[in-house]
Amino acid sequence: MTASIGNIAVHRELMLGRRELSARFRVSPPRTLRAGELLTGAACSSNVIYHIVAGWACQFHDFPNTHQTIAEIYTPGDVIGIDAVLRARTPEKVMTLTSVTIEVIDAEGALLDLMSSRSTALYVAWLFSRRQRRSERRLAAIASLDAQGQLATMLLDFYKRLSSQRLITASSYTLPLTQIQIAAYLGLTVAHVNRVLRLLREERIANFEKHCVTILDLGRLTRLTLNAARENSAAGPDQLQTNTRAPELSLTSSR
Amino acid sequence: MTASIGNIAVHRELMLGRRELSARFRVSPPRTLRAGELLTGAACSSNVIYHIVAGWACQFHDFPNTHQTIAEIYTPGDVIGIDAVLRARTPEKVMTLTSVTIEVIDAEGALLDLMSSRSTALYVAWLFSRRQRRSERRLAAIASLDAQGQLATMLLDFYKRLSSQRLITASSYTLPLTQIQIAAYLGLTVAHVNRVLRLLREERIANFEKHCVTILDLGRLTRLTLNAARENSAAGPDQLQTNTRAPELSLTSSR
DNA sequence: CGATTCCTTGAAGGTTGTCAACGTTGGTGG
DNA sequence: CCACCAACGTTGACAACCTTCAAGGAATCG
Repeated sequence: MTASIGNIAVHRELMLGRRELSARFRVSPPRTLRAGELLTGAACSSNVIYHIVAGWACQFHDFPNTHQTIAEIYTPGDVIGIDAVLRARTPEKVMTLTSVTIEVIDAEGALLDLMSSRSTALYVAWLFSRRQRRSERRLAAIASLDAQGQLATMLLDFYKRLSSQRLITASSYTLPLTQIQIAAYLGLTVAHVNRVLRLLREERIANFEKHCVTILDLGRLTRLTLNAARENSAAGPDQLQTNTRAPELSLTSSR
Repeated sequence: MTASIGNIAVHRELMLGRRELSARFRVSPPRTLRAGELLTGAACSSNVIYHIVAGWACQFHDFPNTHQTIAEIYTPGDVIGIDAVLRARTPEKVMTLTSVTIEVIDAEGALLDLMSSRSTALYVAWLFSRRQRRSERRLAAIASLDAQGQLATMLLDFYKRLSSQRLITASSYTLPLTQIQIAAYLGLTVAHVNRVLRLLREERIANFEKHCVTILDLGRLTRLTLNAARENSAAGPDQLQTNTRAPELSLTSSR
């Protein structure tokens, strides 16, 4: 995803920062973990920053009365734990979903150190920003789509992430989640996830079997998400800016 | 209880960064906007960073087929737009909900500049991190609670945010949202928001009338959220979240 | 005072959760 | 190789929750 950052200077500085951080990660040799291990447990200091070279991991929450919730899913290329030092209360729990190869920065004042270089600091900000964007997209999806739309969004999201890392070329990939985990990620029940997956299969839109996702009809899958085409660019009523008084937010009736 | 930030050095640097950013904001005189104005429109450059001194604002999304969605709600003390430069595609739309007083940093390379100071960079990272934490909490709530729980979470969230800014002392505050906007924020319909609000009122848990929220039973309200007590501890009266708050680092508290 | 916009409420129907049962898979030890 | 076990997947019936649709009341602003 070549970001067309508005500003050339910013873009150059970002590239620089990425290289610097990358170098920091390569100081120590990479580690390997098996599936189902905890990242936080291994090196308990909360100052550790991880970079996933290969494999998947997920961050989860335990709430007293609710079932477990998966807060985020990490794929190769992701950086985990930049904000660990800044999080007051809850050191988030991160678990590997597959066997994983990670690079680690494990210094006492790691983050403070990184912030000393302007380009690295900027790159770290960009990482934060990207993560934030993901959360927002997921929030919008979960709030305004039905189960089918959410599944579609998830399948498409991972497809794009893996593609942008050059990890897949065809329209199928390995998704190392159980249906239980998918349910915990989307806030649905296993039973319903199962139903909707069957629907997507019957409709020849996408298939998920034995941890293998195959996208059968990219167009229709996309149409189920919030990316639905804005091809109707014709001079249609833009719906915004119509009122002179209270321009935006004519929020009549939601969903 | 552990005050928060694990590291003393980090904490000191954060305080410093907060002061530095605060100073940057005070270079230009504050502006005032009326309710219903767009922030992004006013000063169209995407390099603008805002600091809300007084008033509320919200960030919203327009999706082709869906109705509008409110992505985030900003209260006094919040910083808006640090990531604007880093967002490739979509400059988010932000609208004031009340009349608002804001401080502005409007420089060409504003963010690049901020990142040059280690302490400011760290404070910016903390701001990112705090925003991320909010998104995650909201995600967890929206994914695993019913409408009543979501409403409770929202009411409680604003209550805590305003309290931590010393903007309220009693158990009531002004919430400048219409039920339509609440629905857009939570991903529900107006009709249902209305029903659930009535329920909360009838149950003497909380009241929302004419933009005024009154919390009638903090214990039961909390019990509806994900903070549900793990009552197995000692005999304390439920009094959740009493003073365990991390030291606040908001911009306003140093004036 | 009219005209919006917002709030409120009911009835009907769709979507999702709950519960319970059974099928499938993969690993382990005899 | 087989028996067994545990975790995961699959399915149906039913109930709870939420949306949709529709209509009327209340508040606000020119």
